[in-house]
Amino acid sequence: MAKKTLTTLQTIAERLGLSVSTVSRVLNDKSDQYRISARTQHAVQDMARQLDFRPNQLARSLRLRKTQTLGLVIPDISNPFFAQIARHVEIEARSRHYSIILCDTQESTDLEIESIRLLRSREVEGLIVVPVGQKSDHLKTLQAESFPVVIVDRLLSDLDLPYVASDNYQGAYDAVCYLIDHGHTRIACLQGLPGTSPNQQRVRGYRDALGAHGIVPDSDLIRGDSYGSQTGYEQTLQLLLRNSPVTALFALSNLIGLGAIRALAELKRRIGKDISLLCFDDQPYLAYMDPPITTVDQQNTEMGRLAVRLLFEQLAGQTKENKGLLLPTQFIERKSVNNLCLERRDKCDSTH
Amino acid sequence: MAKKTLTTLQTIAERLGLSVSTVSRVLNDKSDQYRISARTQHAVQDMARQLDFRPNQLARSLRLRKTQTLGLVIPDISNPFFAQIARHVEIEARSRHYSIILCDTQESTDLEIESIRLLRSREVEGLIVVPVGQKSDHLKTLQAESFPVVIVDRLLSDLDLPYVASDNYQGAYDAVCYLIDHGHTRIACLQGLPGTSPNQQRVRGYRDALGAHGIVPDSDLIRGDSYGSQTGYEQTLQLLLRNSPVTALFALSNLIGLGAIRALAELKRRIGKDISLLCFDDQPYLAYMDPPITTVDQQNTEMGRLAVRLLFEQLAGQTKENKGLLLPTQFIERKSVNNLCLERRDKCDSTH
DNA sequence: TTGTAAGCGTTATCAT
DNA sequence: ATGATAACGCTTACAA
Repeated sequence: MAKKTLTTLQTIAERLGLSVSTVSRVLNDKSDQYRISARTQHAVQDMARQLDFRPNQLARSLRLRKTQTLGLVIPDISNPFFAQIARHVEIEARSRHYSIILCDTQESTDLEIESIRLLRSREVEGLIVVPVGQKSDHLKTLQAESFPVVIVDRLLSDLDLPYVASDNYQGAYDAVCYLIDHGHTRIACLQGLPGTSPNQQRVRGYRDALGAHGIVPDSDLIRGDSYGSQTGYEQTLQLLLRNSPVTALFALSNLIGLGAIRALAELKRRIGKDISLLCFDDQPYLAYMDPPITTVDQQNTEMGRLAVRLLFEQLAGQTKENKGLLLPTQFIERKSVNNLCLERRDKCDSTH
Repeated sequence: MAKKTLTTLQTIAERLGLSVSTVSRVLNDKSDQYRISARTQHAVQDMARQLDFRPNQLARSLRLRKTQTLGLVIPDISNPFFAQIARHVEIEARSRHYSIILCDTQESTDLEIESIRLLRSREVEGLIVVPVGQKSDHLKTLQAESFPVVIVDRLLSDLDLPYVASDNYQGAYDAVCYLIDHGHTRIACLQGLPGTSPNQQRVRGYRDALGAHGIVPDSDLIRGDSYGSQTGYEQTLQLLLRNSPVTALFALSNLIGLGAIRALAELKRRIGKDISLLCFDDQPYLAYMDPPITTVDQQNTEMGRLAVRLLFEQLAGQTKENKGLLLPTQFIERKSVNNLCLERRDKCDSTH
């Protein structure tokens, strides 16, 4: 049988014939401030160690009105992209002696609302939210109450909260320019969830890059409606089975890219030869495919870290105008994009 | 400026000229039990809604000695395998109105110890731990104090705590039998972290399967020392560059498999043709590779779910003898293993 | 049908 | 150099 009796300040105080205040002070390194005798100090320290005393953070938080806890709200923690963000949120928070309560909203706005309520009920000092991205009233409430919060990845247009996200527009723009520079003009855009900001920005980058090179975007080439792999698979299949003359696919998420890869394999199209592929979102396995896939990498480590920093700026009471951080993406050139200019150098050098 | 004044039971009580107890009772659905008038009930409910009252869980937990919180301790939340477990731990816990405090121990035993201490300081009611897997004294302490805990994935031999893990032995055994049935006898085993139980069990399964077929395990073919992709890459390279006559690789984690795939691509060995590959641990991308990789899938969704259930059994005071759950793995046959038995008649291209 | 008061474990404000 | 006491917000005997 284990000891059922919790060790508290009381316990120590009684055993030593001291008051709880004294014990509390010693254990909070206030001995000097209160000029507590060396003997008492040691006695308390020893007893605390001996009883393996752990201060009750609940009581502490209640009294101090400070929980040293942040809420992390994520649509799907099993998605590696979010998992990486979560990891660095946790690490950065821990380095500041804060803990993370995790809520997986399963891409449901209702769960997101419930989660935020729950977290506030638990008196988290701030929230880091990757919103599902469709409704925003509950987030507006946070804004109105100026509750500390940072939005990550999925921005909402009618919101004015601090955020961290990738520069999705520029990342897509550059990627498409790269494709065009390699002689591609018929580029399909396999998109994610249309209502969400990353998708919108990426599609806009895609369109603008085409436009800047005098190519009229063909809306039939913008296809798909979710970030999952199924979409990538189906859309690629449809596109190629009807003999659409596309030479390149631009997949707006790594899962979509995965679906495309599967479809291409089934159709026996060799990536980087018969057809080109470029994915938004890098993941370790993409470097190990045959051929390695060219991607637009997002700095998710940095996103997690910065989200916490932005949150702490708010906690520190920095009233500075609402900061939004757009992190540059990194273009990673590998072997999945064919250079059509080298193959048929009759038409290509004019475009730049 | 937002209202700084927290809404509490007090607030409601004062506004209504009632006592906090009455308000508390109404809000906790004890109206009937205490025969509180319908008028009071509605008044309280309305006011609570109007003020958007959220009960302070800190105070509640302190009073009730019940936090409705579990601690989740994971070596690396960005590892998809663990992320999936985490997801289903969260979902299952939430369905029981419990929250999760997440700690990423970064594969460090020190951080694991610190995390557990922290979580207990926060009065979590139970712990779900995927241990780093090397030291176990701190876990023994939990056992000694019979603190509710469930160990996941990485078991420790000198521990007698409830656990959930895959049947790594059987999974590996079956996989190697499959390879042997397909005519392979020189099978390399690319192992993970030697000290950890999943690795030990898998290696044992590998050895026993060979033995059962009269093949003497060549210890030179058991190589590697970590679950990461770097190991898989290096060991595969070494093995093949010295012209070891292996016909198949058995990678003991998906990351190791990834490294092997990269090495094979560099060496221009065609998987499923020139050499065979089989991975422990399925991940979505493995189905989409060319060729799709044959794997041993683990039920990580189920692991997360069951871990929570086992924990709740303990919370409910079920003293039944310490339950350990070994989940069967699932063999997923794809295209990465060559059938040497069929090929033997017309071999023309096997230059190694 | 409702109110009073004690207490959960801690820290801060007075005292002494 | 140390102790008593109140308070954080809540629940629950015990009263009324």
